[in-house]
Amino acid sequence: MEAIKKQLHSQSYKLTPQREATVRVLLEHEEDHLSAEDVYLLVKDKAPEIGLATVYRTLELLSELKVVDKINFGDGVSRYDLRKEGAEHFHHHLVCVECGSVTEIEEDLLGDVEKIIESRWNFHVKDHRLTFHGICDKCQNENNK
Amino acid sequence: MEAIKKQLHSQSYKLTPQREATVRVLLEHEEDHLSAEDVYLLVKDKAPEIGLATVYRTLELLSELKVVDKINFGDGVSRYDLRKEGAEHFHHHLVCVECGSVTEIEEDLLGDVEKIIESRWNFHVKDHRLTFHGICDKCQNENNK
DNA sequence: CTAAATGCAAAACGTTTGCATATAG
DNA sequence: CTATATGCAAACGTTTTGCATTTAG
Repeated sequence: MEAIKKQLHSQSYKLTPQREATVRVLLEHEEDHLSAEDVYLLVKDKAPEIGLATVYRTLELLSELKVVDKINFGDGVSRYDLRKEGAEHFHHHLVCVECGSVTEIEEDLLGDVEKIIESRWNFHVKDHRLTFHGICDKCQNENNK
Repeated sequence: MEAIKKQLHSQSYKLTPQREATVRVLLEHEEDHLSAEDVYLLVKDKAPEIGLATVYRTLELLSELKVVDKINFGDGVSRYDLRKEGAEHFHHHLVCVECGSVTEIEEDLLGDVEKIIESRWNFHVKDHRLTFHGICDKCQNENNK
C-alpha cells in the first residue's frame, strides 16, 4: 500500500480518496479476479459517491504502473489482478471448464521455455500470459461419484 | 477444406455459400489473426451480400467444431485462428510490444509444464493459451541502429 | 492557485438476438 | 417440404469520452 502511494507520487499522480479506496479493495481481494464492475460495487461501500468511470480510469492507471495485470478469460469482461510485490512476471492460471473456478500459480514454470524462445526466435521476452483450460481436482472427483 | 465440409455435414450443418466463403478467407489468411470485422470485410469481396451477424455465427460454429481458435490479445477484439490440421493443442504466440507483430509457434513447448500441473495440482489439462509479450528480432535490430 | 482528477451522462465499441425471409438437404 | 441459415436492425453489456465541477499538491 505504502509502496503504491509512493509510486503514484513519484510520477506526480495525485493520491485521491477514490484511488486509495480502489487499491484497498484490490488488496482485500487479492485472491479474486474482479471485473471493473465488481471493483466498482465494492469500492462503493467505502466511498459511495465514486463513479464507474473513475474506477476504469484508476484501474487503467494501476495497469500502466504494473500494480495490477489486466486479464481476459474469454468471457467479454476484463479482470484485474494485483501483482505480487516484486513479482517479475505475471502468474499463471488454471481455469476449470466445468465450474469456472480460477486457480493461481505463483511459481514461474516457464524459465526453460523462455530460454528457448529467446535463443531460437531471438525474441526478447518481457512478460507472458499462460492459462490452462481443463478440469480441476474438485470437478474430477465429483464426476467419479 | 474438404475435411471441414465433411465435418459440417456429419453434424448435419448446412454448407452454405457464406460458410464456404468464410472458410476460404480463413484458409487464405492462415498466418494472420483476423478479427470478426476483418473476416467480414474480406468475405464481402467474395460474397457482397453477407451480413456481419452471419460471420459471427459462422466463426462461433467453427470454434465449436475446433476448426478455429478464438483468441484475445487484450485489445478489445476477439481474433480467430485456424487450427493446423490434426493439431492437438493450441499454438503459442509471440506478440511484439513495439511493432505489434504476432509470430506463431507451432511446436508445443509445454509438455513438461503440463506434467507438473497434472501431478502437482491434479488439474486435468485440456488446452492452453500461451502468449509472450516482448520485443521481436526485427525491432531489436532497429533499436540498435 | 492550477493542473490533474472526478462524476455524470452520452457515445462508442464489439457482439448478440429477434424476426421475417430464403435456402440446403 | 422443413429445419436450418440468413440479413437486417435493434438491443446488449462493457468500456470510453466530453464536459462542467471539484480537489490534491
